[in-house]
Amino acid sequence: MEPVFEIIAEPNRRAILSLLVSSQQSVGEIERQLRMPQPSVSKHLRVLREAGFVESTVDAQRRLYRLTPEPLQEVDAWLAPFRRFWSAHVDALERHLDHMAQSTPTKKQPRRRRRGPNRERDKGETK
Amino acid sequence: MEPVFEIIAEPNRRAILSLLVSSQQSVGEIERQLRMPQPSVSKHLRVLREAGFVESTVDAQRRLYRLTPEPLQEVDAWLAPFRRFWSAHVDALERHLDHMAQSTPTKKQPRRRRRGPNRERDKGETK
DNA sequence: TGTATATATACCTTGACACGTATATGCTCT
DNA sequence: AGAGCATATACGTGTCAAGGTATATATACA
Repeated sequence: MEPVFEIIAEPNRRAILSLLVSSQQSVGEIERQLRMPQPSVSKHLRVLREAGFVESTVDAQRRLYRLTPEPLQEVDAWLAPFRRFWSAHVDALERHLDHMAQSTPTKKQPRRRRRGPNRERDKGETK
Repeated sequence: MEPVFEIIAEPNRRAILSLLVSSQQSVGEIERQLRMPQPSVSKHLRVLREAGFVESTVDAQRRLYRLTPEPLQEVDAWLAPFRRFWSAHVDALERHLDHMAQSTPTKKQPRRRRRGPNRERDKGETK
């Protein structure tokens, strides 16, 4: 189950990671804060550890787990192209809104469509 | 299967999203570029559409799919605290390396541990 | 109208994984 | 050594989703 994205698909694991972002925690602390059975915590931690999301150190009977940057940075890297996309998208939206504002404010505004009457978006789906 | 993270856990879906970041594509184009059976493409697109990752418009027999920003922005938002974490982490690492460099270069350097001899990290696991 | 093209959906099967429960391992302290 | 705490692992179970194959729907074009 290696791949990074599948690992953070699990809500409990994301919760654990979010917990660790503030500081390292023992298994018991995680168990209590997330109100999750101990074997479950241990198992998720194992997955996270083997995938490099966390490291552990031994403190007597406890194990302290803490974050490791790499895997989440990988996710961040994957996201980069999309960030560029949606910043461009916001710009376009802003221009659009500006345009709306200066034509007929507070009215539904039929807004002529591209290429011929009633095509494209008009019969669009998106669900 | 709603949740955003589970949706991008699927490699083929990530591939589709990455394809769409450059421009909108028809199902057939995606099918060919990713060399993936058509029903598979359609099914993944359906999931992506219902989760708001993409929109579609009808162009005769084709459907053109294009990206929508929101859901991936949500992922990006979740990542934010971790970004803060690992930038701090890099700083610490840099300081550490600086320190190493000016003490005993090219030697293993026992590096006194916190709290008593041979504890903590010395018996550490991380696998 | 019929045929080809483009896309969506239905159905089935299989595998993975999250969960619970029980138990093992390891450490501490008396 | 024994009891108790902290954590890990083993095993059985149910669920769910991805893939494959077949088929339905819709549009273009002759």
